[in-house]
Amino acid sequence: MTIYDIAKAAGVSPSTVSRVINNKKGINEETRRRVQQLLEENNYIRNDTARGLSMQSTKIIGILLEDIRSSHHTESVYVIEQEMTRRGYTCIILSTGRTSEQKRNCVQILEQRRVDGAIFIGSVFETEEMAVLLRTHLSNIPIVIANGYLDLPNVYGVVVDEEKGVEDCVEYLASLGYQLPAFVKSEDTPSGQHKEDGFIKGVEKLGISPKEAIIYSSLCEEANPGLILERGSQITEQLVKEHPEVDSIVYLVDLLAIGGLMKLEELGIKVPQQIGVLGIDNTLYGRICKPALTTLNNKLVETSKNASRILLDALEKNETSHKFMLFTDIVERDSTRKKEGIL
Amino acid sequence: MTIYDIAKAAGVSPSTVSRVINNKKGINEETRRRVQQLLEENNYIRNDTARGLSMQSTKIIGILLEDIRSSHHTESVYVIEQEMTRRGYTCIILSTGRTSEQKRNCVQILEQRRVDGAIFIGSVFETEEMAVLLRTHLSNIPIVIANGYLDLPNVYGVVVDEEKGVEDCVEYLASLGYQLPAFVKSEDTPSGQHKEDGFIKGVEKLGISPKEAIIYSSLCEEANPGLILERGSQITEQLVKEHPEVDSIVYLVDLLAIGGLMKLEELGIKVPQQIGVLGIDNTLYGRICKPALTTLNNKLVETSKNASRILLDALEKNETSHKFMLFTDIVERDSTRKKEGIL
DNA sequence: TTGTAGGCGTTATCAT
DNA sequence: ATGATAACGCCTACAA
Repeated sequence: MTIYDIAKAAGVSPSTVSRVINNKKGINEETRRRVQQLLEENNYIRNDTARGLSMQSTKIIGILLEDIRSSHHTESVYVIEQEMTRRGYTCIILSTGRTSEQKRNCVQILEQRRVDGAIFIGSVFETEEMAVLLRTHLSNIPIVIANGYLDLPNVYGVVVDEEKGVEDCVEYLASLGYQLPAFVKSEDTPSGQHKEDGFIKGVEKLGISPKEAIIYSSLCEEANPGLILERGSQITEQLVKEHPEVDSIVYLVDLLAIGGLMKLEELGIKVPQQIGVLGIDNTLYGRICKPALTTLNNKLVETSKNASRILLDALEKNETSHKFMLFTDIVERDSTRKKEGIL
Repeated sequence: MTIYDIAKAAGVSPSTVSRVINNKKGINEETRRRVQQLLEENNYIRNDTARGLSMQSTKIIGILLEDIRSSHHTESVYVIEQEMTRRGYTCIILSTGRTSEQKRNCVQILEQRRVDGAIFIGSVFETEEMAVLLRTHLSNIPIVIANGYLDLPNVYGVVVDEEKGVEDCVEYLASLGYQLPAFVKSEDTPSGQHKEDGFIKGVEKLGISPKEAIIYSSLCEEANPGLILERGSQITEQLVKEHPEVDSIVYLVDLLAIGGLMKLEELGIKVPQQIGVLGIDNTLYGRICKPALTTLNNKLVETSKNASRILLDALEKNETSHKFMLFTDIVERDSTRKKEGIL
């Protein structure tokens, strides 16, 4: 069922049908009604592929992220998809995976599909390598990075001040009497680096020099949630064995922290009395575990909401700033609260 | 950069370029090499929109589910997307929302995009209304329902025997000495109904008649995880108040159960000693909460894996059965274990 | 107000 | 082995 078929049935030309479909003005009410009727009777469905080809605009936008299973990313994808769909765009969501090659492949898919715009979720896209890739391969469509920024004319960024956020965390811990915090990081990403920097700034205020700062790295082959949990346990065991003097731990993400909580309980170490524990990302996991996890809310969902709004503005040629910044909160729960005494 | 541009530069016709791109045989090695070279030099990217129009096949598949934030669905989407992408298809993932109207809209998007096939995740798509919709609107492409089935020529289904699964749960509880289980359900879905049926079958074996069975319903406006958690708490409070004699509760999904756990702790009711708690879906949440949640693994990820395999077979015209069934396991954790005595 | 014709970038058929 | 041409379904000047 094409506009040709409808045109024939209605005794008009295809262009007239097209006009009716797209609510153009300057059409006889009578013919419009007749065509409308035929369209419904035959339940005509327009062909977005043909339309995209003709209009040089697919109304598709690409969403790239390393792994949709990361719980903080899932909700981001959700809000973006909802907003875009509401505005008549269709989303292609791709879990790229870790390697640059995988990311390049996904970018190529976006190119082939001729997406009108894209959102990249995660600071992992804030790299020089990605900048080069974008300059050569996606320089003609608007792109928004959620939690990252690249200085290119067609790229927009919403960043979160995570460095300050983690610095605040350390300060918060200190205010509760925790004097010797450790930091557990994971894969090297710009976001992770900012957090580590914040941690170092924080402990410096406690009189701990950067080189004395206790920082462990828990690498994880895959963004599989169950795996991250286990890695959190493992690294925590190692940490408390090698540094029994540590009185608090800040983990790069909630799940690592929760893995830590489990190990600490297993070892008979009381949280928050003996060790305070703090996660990052404010995922639901942190509400569920016991003790409930104090966590840094780095506003990832809000970041994504903004990203979609910015992309829509750019697509519709509205003026927009290229860079936005959001700030974090600490969500206080039971895994830190030394002052309160008994849990 | 189109095949015309390349053709001109290479001094050949567009068809020749097309042939090179698609690795057709019967081309002079010399020209192939020359064209290949030009393609790379100009980093030509093929236009899948044009290709789709010409080939009458978009290589796009649609994935519909009510809400991607449901954690058991997230992983399903992930595995499907990975498999499809690997096979050269691109996925459009749509969180439809609850209402039929929303679902119809999403189906329309799939139609407009001329997807080659679709996967519907969730038993909510196993309804008469959906069958009618599919017969009229998507009768010409293969569709697979994950955790559901409709008897239409182009529809395939992978179902899980959840009725038997929940029946097993009750039997399992009984084997631990729990004699009076309650069931907490939620929105009415086919899957929910099967589970309820299983529960009733189960308690009948304990000498409880269907009308005596204690069943509560916890409605939730939205599939928002945080909200589900709260609803679990609320309904549990009501349940234990009205039925203090209940010694175990089976919840429709893990998060409801965990909300229940929280409330029970608040009320000073010991799990598993006073009340045994059992979830469904085997999500990561159940590993994290305390006590860790015993849960029915209903194989949703495996179901989705199968769904994508079946869809690929159907797309490539391989013979496939229309209906598959998987069976559940019980994942035993600390929220039931009366026998062991002390936790 | 409506129709004609060309173009969007491919693929496929039929010649050559 | 290669080229010309039509077709895919739609949109949009431009013409009438």
